Amino acid sequence: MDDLTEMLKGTLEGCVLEIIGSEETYGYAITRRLNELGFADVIEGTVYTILLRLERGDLVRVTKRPSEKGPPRKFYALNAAGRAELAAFWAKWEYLSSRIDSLRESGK
Amino acid sequence: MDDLTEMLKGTLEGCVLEIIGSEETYGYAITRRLNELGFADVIEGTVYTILLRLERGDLVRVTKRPSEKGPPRKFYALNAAGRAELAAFWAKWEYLSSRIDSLRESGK
DNA sequence: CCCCACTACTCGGTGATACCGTGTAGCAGT
DNA sequence: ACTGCTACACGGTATCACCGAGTAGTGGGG
Repeated sequence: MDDLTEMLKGTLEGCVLEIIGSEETYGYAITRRLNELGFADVIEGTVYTILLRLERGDLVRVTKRPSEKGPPRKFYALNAAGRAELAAFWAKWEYLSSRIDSLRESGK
Repeated sequence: MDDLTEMLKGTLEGCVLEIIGSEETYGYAITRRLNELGFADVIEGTVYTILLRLERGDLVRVTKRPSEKGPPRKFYALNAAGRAELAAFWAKWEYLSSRIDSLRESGK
């Protein structure tokens, strides 16, 4: 699949929120998870910028823990504001995708 | 529905392509059509920048025609490259929405 | 023992996109 | 003459995903 970057704007952050919401995890693992989910071209730098944004926006709780396989990891979990943001993301996504599907129907 | 602008990046241009593809039309009417389709906050300036971009990218055929109700209108129709771009847009959209739906499923 | 690979995070800068505000203009009705 | 609707163009802004380079910790092969 060719370049999805423009289409990912606004949705990739929501995907990261969803992953964090389902399990406390860290940046490197989130990137690998996105890759295996089909977001093949998403790179670590992108995920880390999103995580820093979430942290600055006070949507996550961060816990630093040592790793057996390298430098220490920063584990992320959603707080109340993060869960609200995640719910808002899914509401927007449902709205947008229904609008787009109806546009496609009306067009033919 | 609150702000969709980030999520519209990459998709709004595709919506405009779809509208042009189904009927030769002009900027002001495209904006009204988007509004009634549920893209309520999309403003004329946004649509015109997209149309100029399509024109510069050689994806459309442009015909200027006088109007009974105001200044002359620029009518847009897809050319071969535009139709290819539209098909590519739908392919990307299907890919992305299927990935996101599967992410949501796997999360719960 | 040293280099390499993998893991793990940070940061400055880039390009693309939707949006905002303003300006220009034609036409119709009061 | 004034207001409102139609119709388009343009400079500037914010946000986002991405890129590139840098910093580190761990373990294995030559």
